[in-house]
Amino acid sequence: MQPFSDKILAALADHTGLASSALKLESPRDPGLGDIAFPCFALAKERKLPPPAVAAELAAKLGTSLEGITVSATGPYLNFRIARPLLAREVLAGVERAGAKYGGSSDGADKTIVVDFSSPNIAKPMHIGHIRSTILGASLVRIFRHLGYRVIGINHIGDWGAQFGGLVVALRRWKSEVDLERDPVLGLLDLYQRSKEALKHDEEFQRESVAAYQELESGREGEVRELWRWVTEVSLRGFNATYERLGIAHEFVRGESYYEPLLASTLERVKSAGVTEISEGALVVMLGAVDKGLKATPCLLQQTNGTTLYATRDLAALFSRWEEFHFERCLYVVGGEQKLHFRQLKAVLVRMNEPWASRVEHVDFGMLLGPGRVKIASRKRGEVLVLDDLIDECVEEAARVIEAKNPELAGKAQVAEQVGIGALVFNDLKRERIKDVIFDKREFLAFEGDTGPYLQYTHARLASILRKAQASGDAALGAEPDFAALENAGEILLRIARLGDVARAAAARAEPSELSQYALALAREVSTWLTQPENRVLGSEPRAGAARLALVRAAKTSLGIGLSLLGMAAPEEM
RNA sequence: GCGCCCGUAGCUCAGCUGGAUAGAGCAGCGGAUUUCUAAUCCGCUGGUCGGGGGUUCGAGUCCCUCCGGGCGCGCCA
Repeated sequence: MQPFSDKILAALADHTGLASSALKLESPRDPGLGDIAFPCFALAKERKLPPPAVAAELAAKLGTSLEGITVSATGPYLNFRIARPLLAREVLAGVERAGAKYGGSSDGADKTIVVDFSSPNIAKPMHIGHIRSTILGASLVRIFRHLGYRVIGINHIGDWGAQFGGLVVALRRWKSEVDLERDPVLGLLDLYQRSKEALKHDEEFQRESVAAYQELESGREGEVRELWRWVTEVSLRGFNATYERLGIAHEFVRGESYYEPLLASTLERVKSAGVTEISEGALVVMLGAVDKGLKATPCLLQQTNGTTLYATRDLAALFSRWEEFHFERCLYVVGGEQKLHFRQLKAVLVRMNEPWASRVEHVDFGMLLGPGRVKIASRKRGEVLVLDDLIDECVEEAARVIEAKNPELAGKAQVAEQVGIGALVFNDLKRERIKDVIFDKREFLAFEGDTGPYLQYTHARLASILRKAQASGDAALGAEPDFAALENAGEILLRIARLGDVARAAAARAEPSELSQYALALAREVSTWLTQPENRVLGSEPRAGAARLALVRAAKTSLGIGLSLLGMAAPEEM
């Protein structure tokens, strides 16, 4: 797209006398009108002429000066149509050249993006409440990496807090009563829930729990520290198994405990910036001066009893991350419920005159709700929807579908894994992240229409054509492509040409759904094209076949990249 | 009460940071199969873009206001 729009902008600038940066191109509503459009409204106003007249005049002036691009005036619009052979040659060569890097860039050279995502709590299995942050974050990591950024994914696990006192006591008392061998995380969940119950009624349990947490906080080695470490390790092992299935890896796992030693210096840093005050016995930063909406909600850094708070830890993490990475952007993939918290954090940075305050972003997302818009997290024990179970269910459904549709398929188990997970992942990424998601198994398990499996299926069909061409030694393989055969593939070519722009937009807005929608549109266009008998690739006239084969290859590459950026597998067969 | 978010077809959503007749998927109905994989494709049915003002040559998109739903609001994370 770029080379064509640049050429057009240059020509327009030439004929209007305006800077090309002042001119805006867009895509026509109806693709039949052209590939690129220039609305003449602004120019017409300036010249005090009717827009259609300006368009007609420009069309006449430009005439045939743009090689391979025809210009026409339709009402107030100037429409440009790129000759299909030229479009095909340029676009397909571009994909060929870049391969898996197609649509990427070097935008991010020497720039670091920190992505804080997933962040489950230890001693509990990951449940579906963690799915959104995990999947969104993982996709963002891939998108930024594709654009050449150095990306640091951080898993800010919840591994600290008073609740661990209770867990330690529960371990002491009831360790033998639960099965910590077979599935330690589920065993720990059981103990964790028993400890919460005991904390309500059992006074001795309470005392012991407080003592255990104090012991943990003291940093001394010993039984408590040992147990905490074991819990952390076991939990992480469980998380990692899930991450591995989803193809996710963090650069760093740094829980709250990691920042524990930095709390004192963090408080010092904020205090010495002169922005703190004591309010109702607590140490706070007033924020009304930098953000009117925060007049009534100061940021609390230290409780009356001297202990620190959530915001203190996140500030410690932010300072540490800034010193270590000097990030271009630091993204927090955290639910929208915490908007106030992140707004406060940024406001504190602004009050401290930290010049990098604007680089900190809360990448918020809508809630995952149960049927009837009930909060999932509020579900009672026994109803916890463990993420692994949900993944299993999706994979099993995928296996059933494969059994029904393609029982001869080699490597069925692996494909079922890819497709089941693909459905799950795509369901979370297909709409704007801010939208709430209603948990509905029919949605997760749907494999038709606008779904992950649809994208994967289209990819597999393209792969199949390439495979068959190779296997049969089709005459198209060695032929010189005749791009005139791609006259009716304009939409696909234009779509392929836009991948880079879409990836950029997705990164800028931290919005993977841009790519989801792109992939859906591409798959739909490709499927339609493939269905038409006149576009048959194999066994057709060799030069036409060669052109179509090149299109199939480029479409497969582009769709494959789209899937990969979303964090989905692109099966060759399914 | 204050702050923020959402409201487009029966359902779930797109609508390219104001532009040419508002688009998909699901559901419903009707078609296409000696298939380069029917997990597909084609057609039909379905919309006062929550209501009302305003800005503009032009508003689903920007501003104001009202309505409906949600999230959050000092010693939890």
